[in-house]
Amino acid sequence: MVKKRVARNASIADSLFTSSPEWCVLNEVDLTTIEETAICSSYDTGDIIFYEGDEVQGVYFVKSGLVGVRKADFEGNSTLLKIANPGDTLGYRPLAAEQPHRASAEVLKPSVICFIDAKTMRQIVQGNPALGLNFLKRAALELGDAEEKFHESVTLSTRARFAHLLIVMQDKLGHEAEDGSQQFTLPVSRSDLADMLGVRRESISRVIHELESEGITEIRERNVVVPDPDSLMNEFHR
Amino acid sequence: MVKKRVARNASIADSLFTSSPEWCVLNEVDLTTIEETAICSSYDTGDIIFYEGDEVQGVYFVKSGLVGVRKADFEGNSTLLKIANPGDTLGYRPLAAEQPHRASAEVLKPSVICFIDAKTMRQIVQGNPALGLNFLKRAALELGDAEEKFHESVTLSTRARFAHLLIVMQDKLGHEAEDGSQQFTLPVSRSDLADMLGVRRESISRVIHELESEGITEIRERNVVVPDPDSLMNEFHR
DNA sequence: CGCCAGGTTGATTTCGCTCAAGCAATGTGG
DNA sequence: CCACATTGCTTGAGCGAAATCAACCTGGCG
Repeated sequence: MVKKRVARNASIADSLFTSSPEWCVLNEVDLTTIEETAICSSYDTGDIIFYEGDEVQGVYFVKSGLVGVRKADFEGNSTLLKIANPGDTLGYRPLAAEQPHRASAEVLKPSVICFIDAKTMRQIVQGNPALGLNFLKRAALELGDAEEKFHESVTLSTRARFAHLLIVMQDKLGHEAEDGSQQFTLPVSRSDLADMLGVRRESISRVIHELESEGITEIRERNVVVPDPDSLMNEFHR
Repeated sequence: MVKKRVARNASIADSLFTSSPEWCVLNEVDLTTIEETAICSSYDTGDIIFYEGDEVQGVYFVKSGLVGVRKADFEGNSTLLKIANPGDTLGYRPLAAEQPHRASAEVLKPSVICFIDAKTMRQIVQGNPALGLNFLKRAALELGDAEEKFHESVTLSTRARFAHLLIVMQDKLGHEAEDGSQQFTLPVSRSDLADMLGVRRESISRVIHELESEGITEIRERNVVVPDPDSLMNEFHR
C-alpha cells in the first residue's frame, strides 16, 4: 500500500532550516547527522504513514504535499484532527509522551516525507535543548487549539464551527481579489471537512447551501469566495 | 475576591520534589532559587487564580486542594477543561506557547498554591533542560487526551462519555470494597461534571438516573458505588 | 423566615443524524 | 463506444438525543 521511493536527501537540511519553526535551530553538526540518517520517501494519495496503536519509530517531517491526521472508532466514525502542511512534523507528540500513536496519518496529496528515527531524534534533542523547547512550544500551541476545539464542539452550532474553519483557512490560504472579496481553494474534500468538525457530510452540504443562499459564501467545487469577510466573521458567533 | 495569605514556603521544595513528575528533576541550586522567589498562598473555594485573556505572569504549583480550569463563552456557556490536583502545575501551557491564558483557573476546594514567576521559570529551564523536557512530555500527554476528548465529544453519547469519566475517576480515586464493588467520592458537583462533558446539568441528572435504574452505578450525593466495574466499562462503547 | 444554591423531573422543541434516493463526473472493461 | 460501477456530493423525509423551558424539591444560612 505505501509505495516508497527513496530520494536523495541532500536538501533535507535546507528544508528543515527554512520551512520549520522547530528544526531551524539545528547547528551544522546536527544537520549533518540528519542528512546521514533521515530517509526521504515519496507517498501517493491514500498511503498511510502510520497507524493508530503503532509503536513510535520516529518522527516524520513533511517536506511537500499534504497529510491528514485521523482518529478512528471501532465503529465507522473517524475525525480528522489536523492537516499537516509542508514544514510540519508528525509523530513528535507520541514520541514525547512515550505513548503509541493515538491517531493515524494518511497522505492527502502526493507528498515527500522525511523520516527521522527516534534514537537520532533523542540524541539531537539531548545535545540541543533548544529543539526540545521548540517542540514544547509547538505542543503548547496545539494543546491550546485542541482545548478550544473541544469547547467549540460542545458550544457552537455546526454552522458557526464551519464558519470558523473557513476563517482559519482563509487566514492561511486566502488572497484578496480586485473586488475586495477573499478567495481560496479548499485543501480537502467535503467529507474531510465534515470529519474535521466531527459532523456528517450531509450537514456540511446543508450548511454550505445555507451560507450560499444568504450570500455569505460562494463555494463551487473546492473554490471558495467570501464576498464580505466581516459577515462570515459574524457567523462564528452562534 | 482572591483572599491570599502568604505562607512560609520552607516546604515548597519538598512538595515539588516529591509530588510532581515535572519538577522532581530540580537540583539543589534550583530548589533554593525557588524557595527564595516562589510565593505560596492560601485560596478559598471560588477564588480565581487567573482569568482567560490575562497575560501570563508565571506558573502555579498546586500544593494542596483542588483547582478547576475553565473556558467560558461570551454567552453563558462554560466548560471545565480539567481539574488540577496537588502536584499539578497550572499556566505552563500559555507560558510555553507565549500566549495569554486561554482559560481561567478557579479554586474548587481550599488550596495552597505556589506562584513561580515567568522570569524565574525561564531561568531555571535554561539551566536545566530536563525540566523543559518534562513539561514537553506533560504537554504531549495532555494534547493526546485533549484530542481524544474532542473525538469522544463528537462520537459518543452523553451516557458513554459519562461512563468514561466515571471510569477515569474510578481509576484515580476508587478503592475496592469487601463486596468487590468499586467506591469513590466525586471531586466536583454535578454542574461541574456536566461542564466537563460539555452537556447540560439536566442531562447528567438523567444519565445518573438511567445508570442507577439499570443497576450499573449507585450515586448518592457525591458517593459513587460501582457494583460491577465491567458493566460500567461496557457503557463506554455507545 | 425567606432566600438561594444545587439538583431533579417533566413537557416540548430543535439541531443534526439516519436512511434513502438521485445526480454528475470519472473510470473501466467488454 | 456503450454499459455500468464508483466516487463525491446533494437533497429530502423522518427520527431521536439532548437542549430548552419550567416547575419544584431539598438543605443550608443570613
